[in-house]
Amino acid sequence: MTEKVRVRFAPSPTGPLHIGGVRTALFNYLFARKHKGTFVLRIEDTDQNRYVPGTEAYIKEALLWCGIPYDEGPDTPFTYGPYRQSERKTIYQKYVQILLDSGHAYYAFDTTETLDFHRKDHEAKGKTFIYNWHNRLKLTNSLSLSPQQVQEKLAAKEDYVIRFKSPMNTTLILKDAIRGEITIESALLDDKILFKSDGMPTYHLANVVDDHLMEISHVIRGEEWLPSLALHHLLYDAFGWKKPVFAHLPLILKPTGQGKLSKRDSEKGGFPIFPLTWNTAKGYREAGYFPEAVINFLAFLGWNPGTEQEVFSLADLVETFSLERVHKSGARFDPEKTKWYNHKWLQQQPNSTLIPYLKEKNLPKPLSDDAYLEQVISLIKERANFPQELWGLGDYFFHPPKTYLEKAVQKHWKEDTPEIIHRVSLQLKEINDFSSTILATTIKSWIQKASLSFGKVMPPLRLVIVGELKGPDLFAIMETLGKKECISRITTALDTLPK
RNA sequence: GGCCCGUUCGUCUAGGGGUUAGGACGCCAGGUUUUCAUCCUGGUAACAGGGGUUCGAUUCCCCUACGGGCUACCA
Repeated sequence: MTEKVRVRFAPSPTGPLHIGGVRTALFNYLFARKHKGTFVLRIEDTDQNRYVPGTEAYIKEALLWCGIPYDEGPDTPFTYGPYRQSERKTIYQKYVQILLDSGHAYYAFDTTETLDFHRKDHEAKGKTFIYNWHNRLKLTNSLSLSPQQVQEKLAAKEDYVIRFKSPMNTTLILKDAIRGEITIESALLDDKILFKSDGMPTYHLANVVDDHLMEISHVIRGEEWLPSLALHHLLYDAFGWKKPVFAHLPLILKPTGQGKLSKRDSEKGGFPIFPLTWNTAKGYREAGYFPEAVINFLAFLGWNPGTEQEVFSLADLVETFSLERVHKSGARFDPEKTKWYNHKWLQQQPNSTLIPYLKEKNLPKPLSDDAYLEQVISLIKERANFPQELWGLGDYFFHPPKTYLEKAVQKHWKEDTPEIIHRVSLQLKEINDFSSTILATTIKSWIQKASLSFGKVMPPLRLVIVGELKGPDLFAIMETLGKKECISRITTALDTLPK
């Protein structure tokens, strides 16, 4: 690859970016970085009706959070701009005129009502209405009308669109980096609208013109665009431009496999679909996912390194990624595996970065010390999938048990237990170095000397310290809590629990 | 309906003319932790079907079935 790599991510601001879009952005980003190329963000806002305010900012913030920022785009000082299609209207007008002049495009005056009628009529007969060579002379356009009639209509400011004149009899052989060659008969193609009556180009024209002008070398986009590839090829040919390499990414499917992943699935399945929260839809960020985890599981939807490594940092991905290893078939989204990825990435976080998740509980002074919080986190971290779980996993480090788990009390708090626990507390009072190793050896040897079983001592001891039968090694908990707190908890329990 | 793309364990996938078809998630069992979780070990489970080509097809070709995408003055 001697040519400079330039790729683009081109979302339309019609709603928040969902993870399918993030994956497309990610693959573009990886490809750009891998080949020391440029990653462009282009906003495709040619549909004024569907424009949703705030989504452009959302897209930028989402890419930033994911760690895949763009090199060029709105608000960057590069020379291929503007990067919003709504700001490039005159450019498209110029290029559609070229097509008009060369006979590759024509004016069409058919009303929406007329076309709807034809479509419905064909459907009723079990046929499909296609606007192309076989009927275009029977419709109202600059091919069927005389030049004078056309001029009159234009002068009268009648609504018109500009359509591409698709060839009648060509076999097109399209190339896709992932799928190989795709063969299509041009006779089946629609005369797609290039320019709408509102003066805006459609996706097809704007996309091809911009990709050319912005010197995009590789078009990496979702599989839903594959049917448009023929048109785009024809457009490049009509302009006499060199085509970029096309790569169509497999779709991300619903967990059931029935169709494209949608917002509805996220609501039903209780998993996020947006990177960041949007209105009532909780984002991955807010749900406690790490961007590294999101990137990691997204990369593995439709791509695989061919090795058995599954945990990849962004840098690993950049190094390993290749278009050749992208799959052809769609991948179902598996919410369970995303949790596993997050668990893996949570373990990689330094304890210090997890402190805020405990600090937000407004802890009193000695308990809110960073050193203490880090100590607690180091004990409970491995049990969590999400940082929000940390509190529930270790709340007993911050306050004595408020209640004792009923079932555990019944099972382990026997008639002779208060006496035993009392004797344990006497042992504890004698220990000066309250470290888990000393605690363990002291208590264990005492249990043996007293001819007691571990089962008689350890579960009830855990119960009075923690409140239930959970948590890491009890001696480690006790060391962290400290001598005074442990003895205090035992005293309280002895007062509270059945004597 | 038409056109296009696809099809390996339940899911994500590796592999590729001769393999005990490998890994991960999930699930199940055992071990560790005298707890719960983690972790470790093991187990469960797949080449959609039918024709070719071939000494030999899961792998190559064709057909069928199934799945998906597109079929807007949306992207």
